[in-house]
Amino acid sequence: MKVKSRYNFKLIEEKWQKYWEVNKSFSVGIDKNKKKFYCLEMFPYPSGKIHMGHVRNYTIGDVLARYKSLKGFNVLHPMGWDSFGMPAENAAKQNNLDPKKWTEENISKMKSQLKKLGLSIDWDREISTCSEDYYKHQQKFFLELLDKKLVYRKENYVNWDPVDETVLANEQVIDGKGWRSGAIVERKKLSQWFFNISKFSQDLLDGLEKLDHWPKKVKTMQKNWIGKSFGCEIDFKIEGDLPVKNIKCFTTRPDTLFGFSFLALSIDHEISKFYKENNDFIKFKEECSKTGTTEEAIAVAEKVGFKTNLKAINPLNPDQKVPVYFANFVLMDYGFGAVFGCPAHDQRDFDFAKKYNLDIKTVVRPYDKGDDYKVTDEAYPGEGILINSDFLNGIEAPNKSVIKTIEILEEKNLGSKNINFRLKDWGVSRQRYWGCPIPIAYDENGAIHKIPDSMLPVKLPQNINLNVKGNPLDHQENWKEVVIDGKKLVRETDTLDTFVCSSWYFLRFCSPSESKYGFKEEDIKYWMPVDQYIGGVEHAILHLLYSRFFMRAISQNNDKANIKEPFYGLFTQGMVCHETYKDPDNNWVSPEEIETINGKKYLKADNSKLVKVGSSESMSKSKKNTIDPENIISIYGADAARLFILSDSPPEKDVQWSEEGISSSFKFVQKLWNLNEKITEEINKNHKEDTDEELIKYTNRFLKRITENLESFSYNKIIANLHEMYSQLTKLINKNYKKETLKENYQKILVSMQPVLPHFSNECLELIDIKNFKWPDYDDKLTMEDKINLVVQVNGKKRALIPLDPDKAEEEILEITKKDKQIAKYLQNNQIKKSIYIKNKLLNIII
RNA sequence: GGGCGAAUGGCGGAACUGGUAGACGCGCACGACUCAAAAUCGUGUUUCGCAAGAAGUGAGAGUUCGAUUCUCUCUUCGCCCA
Repeated sequence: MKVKSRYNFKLIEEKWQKYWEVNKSFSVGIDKNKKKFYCLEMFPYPSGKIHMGHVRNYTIGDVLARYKSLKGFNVLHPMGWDSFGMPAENAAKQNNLDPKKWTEENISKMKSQLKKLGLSIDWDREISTCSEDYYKHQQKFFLELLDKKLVYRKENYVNWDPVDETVLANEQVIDGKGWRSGAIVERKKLSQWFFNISKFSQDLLDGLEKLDHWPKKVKTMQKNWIGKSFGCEIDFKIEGDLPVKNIKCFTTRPDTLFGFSFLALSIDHEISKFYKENNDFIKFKEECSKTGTTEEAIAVAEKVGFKTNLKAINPLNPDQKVPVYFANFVLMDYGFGAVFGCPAHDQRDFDFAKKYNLDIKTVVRPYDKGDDYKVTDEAYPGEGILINSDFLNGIEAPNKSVIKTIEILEEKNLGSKNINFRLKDWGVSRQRYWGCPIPIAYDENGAIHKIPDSMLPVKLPQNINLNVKGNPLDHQENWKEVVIDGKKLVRETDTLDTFVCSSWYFLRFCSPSESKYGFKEEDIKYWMPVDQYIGGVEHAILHLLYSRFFMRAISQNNDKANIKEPFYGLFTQGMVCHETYKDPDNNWVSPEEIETINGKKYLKADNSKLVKVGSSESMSKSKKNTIDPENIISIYGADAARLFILSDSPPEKDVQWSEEGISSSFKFVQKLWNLNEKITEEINKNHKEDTDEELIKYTNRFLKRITENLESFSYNKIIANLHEMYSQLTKLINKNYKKETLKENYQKILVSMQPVLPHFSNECLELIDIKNFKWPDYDDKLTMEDKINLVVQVNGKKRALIPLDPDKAEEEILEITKKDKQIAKYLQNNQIKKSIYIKNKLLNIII
């Protein structure tokens, strides 16, 4: 007996990674004879280290890319870097570095880590969004969109950190305070650039209908985000001491007009101009600016108002006149910056009415309450019947009453049906250095000038001081000056939101080296759309919606592109979790600091101290429950890591990383290697007996299962299939087969392992001298079992399993069954009332 | 508060369109090898019961010959929005 050899994953993985690199195995070009498949995973931010989330994301993508490639598709599987953004700027500030250098070093580190995973990536197409080659085209797109009037400038509120003198993103505002300075964040108005995404609201909504290969969840989230609401525009007549006759207002509940008790305006409503000099109003406005800009911050803040001397007249009841307020909870972006208050049926209005002692008039009663129902402690926003509403009484609200009220208002010329969207235009200005410069300059009058094509790209100045207040670019006097057509102008110093960079990178992968434009027409005609996009669900709304918008915006009046939806298929993978640990003093402890003795976990540093084991949570630095992929690959190898990250959970759900799990995957690779040695030994013997059918049938059944599981993203089941295959083959191998049969079938099985275990599979295939291979097809006829195990139930309970030849007649089966000992027992002294037969599966006898 | 989803052994999870619940893995137990241990291999492993058998997919109802799967009510958890 030969001594078993160890599987040397280090040598073998390195060998194949080198082979793929030298032979450019995954470099692709347009090939019109082949069907294309564009497989894309969300590109990473180059933080310097890959994490387990990347391992999972890119393994899932790689399995698909390799499978499709074996199936004969021309597979585009590229990788790049989402390399602009705040972490580089912050790191550079802290350590006095150049963000560019920092980023480039991180990219090279991460690239080598990704290569160690054995991904089938076309590295010739690598792109980085912070390179001039990339953002040059983005600046062109910006100017194109400006020409198409899809980009404009307007004043808008931002989260302002008064200490750092900087603008904060919403996620940088924690409990109303700046994440870095801790200062209370203010609302400040700044002139900023906007993409007119709201112009496409309806189209973006309609487009969702056709995205059949997107998760329903993501589509629902986008739908809610776009937030189409059906309602009514009402023109309220105004009385008072100001030259104001009407105020327009949007509402989804015109049917509650009889519960009207105040009109609330945004502090930015045009009427505010009459209060510019009013000190109380100025004070009020200042107060309002202390709440954040998010909808949530505004919703949580106490509702406050500023009373005007105006009165609004109820259009359905001209005798009723109610006060008009400015209120902090009304947004200028929504509707017309004015809402009518109906305290009884809206909690926000209710809170406001309580505070200012306004009428609370109940106009909807729940179905199970009488007409004398009264709202007391909180608003009733639910369904019901209209009451106290004159001619509207008795109508079902809101389903019938809204439409009815709109009809009446339209008849009387008091209002009109209207549709409103929650989706707001996309503010793209960022007061930061490390981003794509906006190719715009201003003259002394503030007029906008485009930077001419010949002067693009507008490059970021290098080696500048970042430790300044506000935007570093603002301090670059030399850089800011620009002369266009002999005129001295000042550059825009804001840079673009990094979401702009990721809104078209999938196009750039099609033509990574095209220098004249962001992409080439023939390239995107062939490659687009992305057939399968894979990434985290955290990008379900913004990134995906922005990309869908950008695709539409670029395609508008553009003979080079005519695509609406960039992503044909979308898959959102779950997170990677790990147990959490705390020492006796309640400090987080990382898995590396722990050793396990007799199933109990102790601190390595002091192994008398027991560690508290907490719930499994998504890996994060703050909880110290991260595992370093590079470390894992060097101990267990890439194939074992890929195997484990796929094995324990379906890809769309969270997976729990564990030491036991990865080590069992590692052992399994070794077992497969031992099996491989046995089989290659057998292949070299010359058997004569003809007992091949069993092996052929097994192989076909196996291939059917694994193919189906690959097609349906059930990658965890593929791993189960591989385990089953191992134990089946271990048993089958002891029989005699023709040399050719064994080789042919084993080879098919090896190829089927390519997507998950590319290094191992390639090595084994090479050892039996197989060079060209494609995905093995299976023959459906050969997947049938010879005998079926008929389930026999009596009154719906399983009582016996009877092995039978398939396709027997029902009567015959019933006769056989009656004679079965187990069944006969139950049939004694009983009349068979009826029986139900499911072909080749089940017989249910009712007595 | 609204929307969406989930709940299956000690654990992660399987079960195709309503048809053998618990595939596969982890863990655990026993056995083999060994002076011993580790590694490896083999066997077993939903619960109760010696067994025959019974119960069993978050709880309760319903439809059905038959429900993890479909319908309703409830509970808990997760995610998103507020």
